[in-house]
Amino acid sequence: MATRDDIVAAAGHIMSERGYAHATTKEIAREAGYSEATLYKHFADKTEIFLAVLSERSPGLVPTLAGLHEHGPSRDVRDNLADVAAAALGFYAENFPVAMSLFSATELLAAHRARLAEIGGPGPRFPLEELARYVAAEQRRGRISGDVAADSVAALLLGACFQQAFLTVFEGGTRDASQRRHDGQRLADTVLAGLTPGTMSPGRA
Amino acid sequence: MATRDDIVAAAGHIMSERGYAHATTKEIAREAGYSEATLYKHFADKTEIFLAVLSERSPGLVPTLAGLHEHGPSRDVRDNLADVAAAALGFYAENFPVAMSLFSATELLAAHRARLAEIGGPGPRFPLEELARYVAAEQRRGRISGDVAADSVAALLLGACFQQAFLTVFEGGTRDASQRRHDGQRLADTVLAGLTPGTMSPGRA
DNA sequence: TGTACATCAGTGAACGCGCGTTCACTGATGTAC
DNA sequence: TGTACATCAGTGAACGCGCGTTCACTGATGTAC
Repeated sequence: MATRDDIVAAAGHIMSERGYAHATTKEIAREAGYSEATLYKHFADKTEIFLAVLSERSPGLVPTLAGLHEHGPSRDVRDNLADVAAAALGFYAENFPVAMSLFSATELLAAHRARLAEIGGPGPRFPLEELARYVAAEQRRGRISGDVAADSVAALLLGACFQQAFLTVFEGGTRDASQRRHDGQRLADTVLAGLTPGTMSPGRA
Repeated sequence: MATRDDIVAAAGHIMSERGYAHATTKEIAREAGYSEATLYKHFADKTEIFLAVLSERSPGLVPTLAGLHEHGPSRDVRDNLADVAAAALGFYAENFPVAMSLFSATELLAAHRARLAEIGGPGPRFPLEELARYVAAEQRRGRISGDVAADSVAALLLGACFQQAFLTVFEGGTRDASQRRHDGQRLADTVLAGLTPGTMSPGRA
């Protein structure tokens, strides 16, 4: 059923490039190379197309996060965090316009939440939870101070990537993979550095 | 010219509550209590209404950030960062749906960028820059380690607030002021704590 | 104070357009005997 | 192998509707003499 995939790809492309408001049935059909009527052979209505775009996007952070648990212990913490940050910068920037289409109308948000609840699937908290799990594991290994809340560390690092991606899209710029790697490294270093002067974490040391 | 303000308030309210797609001229006029034609006595077109909503929102973080430079030195760094984080959590959550309407159509983003460039006004980087300025000042005062990039610290803290606000809106929840204060405190503490075990920041101490 | 006119905020009704959706259809491919 | 029928992906043209916008207008208030 390549037609269905063509439609989803076309819709995703238009939403990314020109925004949800331009992703009309006419434009989607035209970009996919079919008639508008064909859309309705494969989807009940336009919202279904949008939900398909949302759930059939690139695998995103999932492989990177999985790799963290698998190969993380044999690599530097610093490198691991920088990898995640770089991947998150790419993933968030790529998906920002489509994801934000959720806020175009409350029904879309509600429909997407209902779909997530129904079929499971990783929601926007998934990367945060997985990264927090990795940080906690490193705390148990003694490679990260135990004085700190693992979920907050994840929230800081991924939150910074999220906002950074927003700014990139907002300003109409682009960042290539090596720039993202560099940006991710800076954020990872700062989150690892600690800020109070002299000896840190009074609980240990 | 209270009518104009009524229109902007009505449009902002609808966009926040039901999304940009529901903010039609008919609905805005109805909520404001005027005829549709009245909208066009005060605005050239619908985009102008949207731009007015965007630029005439609540003062946001500006007072909090100003207070940071003014009263920051006489208060704990920890308290200052927690204050900023709490304010940012509130501000971002309040404005998320309206701000994300920018991505509904590329023209809206372009129009908003043009307006920002034309009249100045604080863009989305403003809080990041101001917080980074404060962090750098504390580094000069010796209350924050100088080993760390001030702009990264700001990016981590405000980025976490930004993403946290997104999650709140996405999940349809709400957080009151005391919850936000608590959440902000946790993030501030983590950003201040440092993560490597034992003695940190090898450059000093 | 009264009269004539100008100004101005706001309106009801209509406009053309493009939206999402449905209809009756075509033509190619598969299946039965 | 040939014939008759069923299936199915895809279509052109039309639909009703609600959008953003404009029009000619009304009625209250201000100003001049």
